[in-house]
Amino acid sequence: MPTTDTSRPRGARGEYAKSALRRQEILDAALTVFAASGYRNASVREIADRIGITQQGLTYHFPTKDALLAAVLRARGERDRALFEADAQGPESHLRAVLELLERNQATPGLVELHCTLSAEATSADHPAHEYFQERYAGILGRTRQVFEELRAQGRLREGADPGRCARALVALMDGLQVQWLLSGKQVDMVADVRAHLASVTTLDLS
Amino acid sequence: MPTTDTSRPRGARGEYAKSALRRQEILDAALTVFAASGYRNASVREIADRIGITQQGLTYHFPTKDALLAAVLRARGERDRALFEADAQGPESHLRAVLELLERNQATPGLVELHCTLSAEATSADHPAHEYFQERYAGILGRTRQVFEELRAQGRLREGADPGRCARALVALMDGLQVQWLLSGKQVDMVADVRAHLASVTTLDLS
DNA sequence: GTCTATAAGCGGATAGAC
DNA sequence: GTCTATCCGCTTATAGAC
Repeated sequence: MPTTDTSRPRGARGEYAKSALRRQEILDAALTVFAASGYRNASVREIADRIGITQQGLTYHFPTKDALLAAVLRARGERDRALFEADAQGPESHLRAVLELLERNQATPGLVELHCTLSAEATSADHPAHEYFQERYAGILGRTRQVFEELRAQGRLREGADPGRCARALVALMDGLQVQWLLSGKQVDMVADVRAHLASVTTLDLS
Repeated sequence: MPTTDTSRPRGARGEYAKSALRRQEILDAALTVFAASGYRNASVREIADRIGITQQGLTYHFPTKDALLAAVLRARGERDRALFEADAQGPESHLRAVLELLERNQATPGLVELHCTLSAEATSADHPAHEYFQERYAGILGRTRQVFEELRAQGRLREGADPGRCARALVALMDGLQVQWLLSGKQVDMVADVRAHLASVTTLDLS
């Protein structure tokens, strides 16, 4: 569902003035609220209140709650994709980008909470973002696996390490640390822990 | 909140006949529903329907929804504690118990979903189980850290590995793999992945 | 673009009958 | 023990005024 284009307002000549700003305001507020409460527990009204319009006013920009979620996820996806496409020059720079992403996440708790809450929620087959997360994880795991395969080809993977396993472990470690980070009041240094893990699996120096 | 005793029915002479059975039925149903939908999205009605009574009938046994959640979490805690207290004879047997727990989890998706959904949900400070999960994680991380410290004292921890980091990584890996396991339609062998991870951090043979 | 009004439904909790 | 009846609040979504 989050793949559909869900925008509503369209200027007569294709240009939209205040609408684009409003939409961005809404997306920011939605991110915050979805992150704090999850999708199902969040209410459109709460999001609308946050920017000073009514629930029905918001409906003009995003006709349904699902459409709003889809837009939020699409925005996040684009942001993250930009980071990784920029440094696609090899396995080492990819892993550096991962650490960079983690660093950035540590500065934006809202995004981490969003991912944490939604990915767990979307585990249910009937969740509106279920397919989205299935595909997202399959994609990430596939690309990460390839990174470790390239590393192995370069002889930079430690003896006995399996690329597929390494990929799953890296992704799992990041997800799991986020829960600890959130529950501990941000007392965990996720970047340092992941860096240490990568050092135990590869011969790279990712300082 | 989940620490409070929340039982309601009490026989005149301290004995409860059908009540105990009913309560167990309710707890089983609640586990299933909380696991599938999370706490906030789950409805007491749905749980009651599942065993053929009304929401108001259920209320007799557990006066509030919170009380029901508390009872579900308490039951899970007791189950798990029993497993670990049985083999408290040292760090190696503790890690074996961890793998055993994982194996058992792989056979009961409901429990995994419950943990996954609730721990993410309880990340919010206003969640009824927030403190419960904070304390639970602090406890588990502390005990796991001690296991790795004992291992280091025995010279069975690999060079440069830090006990605290190892503890966080092990717990995170398990949590993160559970998400992948659920999203992938149970295609991931969590036990094998965790075993491989432990092999890369310790010199133990945990086959 | 945003509002008011309102439909139609589900949420948990309580009172009291049986 | 379990039910019926009922309250009240909150939810999403639609229709139509401005």
